[in-house]
Amino acid sequence: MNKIRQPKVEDLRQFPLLSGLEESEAKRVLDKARVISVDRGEPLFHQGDPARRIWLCRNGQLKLFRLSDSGQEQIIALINPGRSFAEATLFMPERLYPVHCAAIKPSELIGFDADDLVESLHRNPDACFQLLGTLSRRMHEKINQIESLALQNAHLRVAHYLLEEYRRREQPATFRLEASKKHIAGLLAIQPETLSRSLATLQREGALDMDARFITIRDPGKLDSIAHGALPAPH
Amino acid sequence: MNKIRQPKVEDLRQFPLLSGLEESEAKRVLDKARVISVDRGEPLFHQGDPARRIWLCRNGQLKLFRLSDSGQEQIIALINPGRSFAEATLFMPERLYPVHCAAIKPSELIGFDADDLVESLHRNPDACFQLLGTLSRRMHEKINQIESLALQNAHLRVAHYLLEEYRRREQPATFRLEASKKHIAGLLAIQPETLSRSLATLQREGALDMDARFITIRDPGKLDSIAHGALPAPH
DNA sequence: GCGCTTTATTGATTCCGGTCAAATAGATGT
DNA sequence: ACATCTATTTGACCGGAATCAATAAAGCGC
Repeated sequence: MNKIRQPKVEDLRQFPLLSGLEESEAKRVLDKARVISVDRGEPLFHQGDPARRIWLCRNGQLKLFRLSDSGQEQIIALINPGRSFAEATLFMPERLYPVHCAAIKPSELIGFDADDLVESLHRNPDACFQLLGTLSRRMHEKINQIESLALQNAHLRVAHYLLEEYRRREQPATFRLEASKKHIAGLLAIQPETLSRSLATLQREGALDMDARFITIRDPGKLDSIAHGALPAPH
Repeated sequence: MNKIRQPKVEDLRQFPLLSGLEESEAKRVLDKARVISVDRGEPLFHQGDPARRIWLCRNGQLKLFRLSDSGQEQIIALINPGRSFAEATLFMPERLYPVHCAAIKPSELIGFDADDLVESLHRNPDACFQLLGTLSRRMHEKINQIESLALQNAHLRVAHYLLEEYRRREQPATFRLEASKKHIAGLLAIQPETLSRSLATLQREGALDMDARFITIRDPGKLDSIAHGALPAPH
């Protein structure tokens, strides 16, 4: 964690939760907010740390993750620019971060003061509803993640993940994976070796092409049917 | 889904989210609320159904779950008396239930009208904060569930689950499992056979005793160390 | 652009936990 | 209490994915 600066008003406007604030309110919140830079690989906070700040990623990329006793890492979410995180800690009885956070790429964040935000929320019912919406959406994502971990095997999870990325971008065919394969494996709760083998199989099946971090979906229908259990005959 | 009746004001007071409402507000919400009974095994709603009601379990027991393409069921949460559910749907762009719900035992619920609740929330910032707290707590639970699925093997999950139940009750030693072993297996994302074997091992190790649905923790320390990876030597 | 660290791929092997099967014990409803 | 249906336990077996190992390919910092 490096340089520390003052964020500007423009930065706030990116933050959906606070984009509707009045001028005076915005000024107050910004006053206690700070811009913070984190080097690649460096932690922003650890699980169990007091959650004094709520974060907005301005650029770079971070991961939220848990660690097992044996050092295995499970990625809970990848954070890309424009994404805020840790809002849920505002309302926990003990305000502690429930996960670790570290930068995957050199990153720049805005850290809002937690008490400050709660005050603003008290004065802005609309912002409360915004936040309720955000948390609800995240909850839904988590349920999907649980289903995926519990009900789908490694190949299905990979196929599902690719389909979702494909659809999310709207501009089909070719796209770049949002992170290294190692991190994507961590997100899908599989080993990098398994991801590698899965992608090789999908390629062999003609569902997609791959060039380093670039994926080209050749046959979305086939990918979809694989994602729903039409597992190609094991060699 | 059977008989339909009017809930009484007392019922509302159990519901943390609305327990602070003014008399007039409470009356309005109750007016559109209904008591609904569900027989054992019967569904209350299906995944994808329009979420017109938010529920409070008054008695009985229900499960929230997802189904895989092959019919496997993953339990997302067990619902016991006093627990409300489906609040998060209020703030989703599409108000649809994200999971299935069915009664495990004959159950009685109060169904609150969704639009009605949103109105109440608009008028009661305190209730908003209540709800933000509830959703935050659930989010935390989901993160724990993800970690458990991704980072722990079957035996660790079982040991962890038992420890949590043991601690949650505060009154140590002996307690009754909150559901059938089949359902607990569904919650832990393992097969009933595996749960059976895990429990047998824990018994053999002297960590606990078991009599049908009653568990007696004999050695919490041992259970804890097993939950953290001190896997007993496989026979 | 170069050297070095990190990431990705592929093969061989192991083992956890799922599946199938069968027997027993419990529950439920009438 | 009876008959039936469901839940639980135990054994045998199999397969998917982790692990270990070795090599190749990128990506990064200077």
